[in-house]
Amino acid sequence: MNQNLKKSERQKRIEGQLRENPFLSDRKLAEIYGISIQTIRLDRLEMRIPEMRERIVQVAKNTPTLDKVKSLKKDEIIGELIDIELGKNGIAILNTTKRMIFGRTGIVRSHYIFSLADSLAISIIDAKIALTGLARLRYKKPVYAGQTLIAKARIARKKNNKYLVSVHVKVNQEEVFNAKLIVFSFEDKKKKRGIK
Amino acid sequence: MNQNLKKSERQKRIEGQLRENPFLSDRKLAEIYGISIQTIRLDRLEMRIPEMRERIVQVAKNTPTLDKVKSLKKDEIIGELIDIELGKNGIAILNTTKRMIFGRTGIVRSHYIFSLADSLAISIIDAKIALTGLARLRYKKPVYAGQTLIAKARIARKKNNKYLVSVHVKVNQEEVFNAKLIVFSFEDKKKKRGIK
DNA sequence: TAGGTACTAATAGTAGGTACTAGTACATAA
DNA sequence: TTATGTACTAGTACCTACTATTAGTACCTA
Repeated sequence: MNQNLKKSERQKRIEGQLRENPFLSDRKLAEIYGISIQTIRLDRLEMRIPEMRERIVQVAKNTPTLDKVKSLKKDEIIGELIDIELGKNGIAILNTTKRMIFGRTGIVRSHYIFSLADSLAISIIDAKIALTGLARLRYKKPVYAGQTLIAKARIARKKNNKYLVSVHVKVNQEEVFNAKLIVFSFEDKKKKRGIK
Repeated sequence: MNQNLKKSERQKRIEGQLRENPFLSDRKLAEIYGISIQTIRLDRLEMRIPEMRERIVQVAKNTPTLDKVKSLKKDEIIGELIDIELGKNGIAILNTTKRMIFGRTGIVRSHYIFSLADSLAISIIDAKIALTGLARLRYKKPVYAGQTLIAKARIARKKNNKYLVSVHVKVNQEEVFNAKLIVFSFEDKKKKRGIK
């Protein structure tokens, strides 16, 4: 199938193939390239690629369980609530990571910061359901991956089921973001579909 | 360590233990329970639990590769860009899922909608780097998991490196969200750290 | 005492290797 | 021409973690 390749070329292909599909045994690779199993093994030896079983173990080991994925996602997007006084105020922390950045800039994407602020704002509303209706966001300084965001939210005004929540996000005492949000609360009785 | 257990009790524990840690071999289990390897094998046979290597393969196989995770995340949070005219306008689609909702309400969390809008707004800026500075968001109707969001963004005004982008998000022709964003572009030369 | 359950022991065979030795074909340098 | 090196093949001994099977013991119960 792939015979008559140069050694270097073959090794490149094997490496790529195993990266894509770590389940290929030496025997199958030998069949694919029309060479002996021994040659495949020498190739792996040269490239320091471990045996199939070891490769599979490695894949399995850095498999996050579903639970882990979920909690990670939650943490990543929403941050960690560290203090709440329902109906008054709350504090949340988000450790930013490389996964949240733009291409090569190192700057955290704006919606992660909003997610933190919005989630916190909703968390401090003392009602079964709270929905954001209006928001005014101000990004004051870029945030770089690795920096820890501290968000503080406060209910500034309340009128019936309408809350004005202000959120300030800081990195090392310095404000990088603030927002004013109008949030509406519902008690889950009428199942209103419209907000306005 | 765990000797003198009843068979049924032991089997329950083994089952749980292997669910938690599929990497345990029969020999290790035998050591843990102070019984013979053969007994462990009979236990597995009874419970139809496959051998260690097979268990590891199963874990590895439903491991999403990093690429898959990334694209999933991208799709989930940012949506799919379906049309762009750089410097002018763009359209993106996001299929909402149960993962994006509040507790039991079925209503999509607001930051997913903002993420779609914000990402799209930044995508249509014709510059290496674009950062959101200010945003005004209006959530007009709640979005329910399963609904498909269609976002349209347009550059309304431009002054130097400052863009005013308006985004409208619709579900079935009906507007559920709109936003006005002030986005700043940078050409990656000066590496400005402040936006304002 | 026979039968069943729970457990142990041992053997043959398997996949997918490691580690090692030996040998061939071919090219290149002294 | 000979020597050396490379690329490759072949084969053995050994390993782990099993499967499948047979055989046997201890103990309880009807």
